[in-house]
Amino acid sequence: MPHWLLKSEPDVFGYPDLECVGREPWNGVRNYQARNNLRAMQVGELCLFYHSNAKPNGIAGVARVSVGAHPDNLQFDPLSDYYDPKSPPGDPRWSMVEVQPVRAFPRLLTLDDLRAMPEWQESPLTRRGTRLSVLPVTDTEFRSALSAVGLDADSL
DNA sequence: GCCAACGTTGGC
DNA sequence: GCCAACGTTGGC
Repeated sequence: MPHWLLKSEPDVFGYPDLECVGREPWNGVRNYQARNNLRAMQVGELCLFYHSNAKPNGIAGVARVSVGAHPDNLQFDPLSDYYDPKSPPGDPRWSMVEVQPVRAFPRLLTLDDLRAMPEWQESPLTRRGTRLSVLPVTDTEFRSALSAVGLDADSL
């Protein structure tokens, strides 16, 4: 099963917020590569919830795709920061999914932690200058991240 | 189709 | 707050 990583700024919406609201539309993504990843996400797939622009940055929990890709509502809302007047209504340019909380990490698995893990050396996340906000995660990366904080990927 | 200018992301 | 990296825009 594919896994994913979702970036969010905890000052805006962190993993605790996801637990609080129970489910959250993942909208406002305005990058084609990230969008293509959203479109590939299937219901039930698991996502690492990553805190960016934080002190410190790192993975805070696991989320699950609860609704698959569908048109992002904000692209047609003129009052939204994410309004895209050039998106054709008959062929919406941007997509969103919905996610639900699965498990909070017992501790934040920081970017520094990840950089120190052999399993994460190839991930775009640990490379400088990667701004992609929705990215695929390999099974090895996923399992090693959970195992590093004492969680078992098979018992989620 | 190229590329300079600009805006944004995101680590530090 | 700074700035490197990178995506997008728009003139040509």
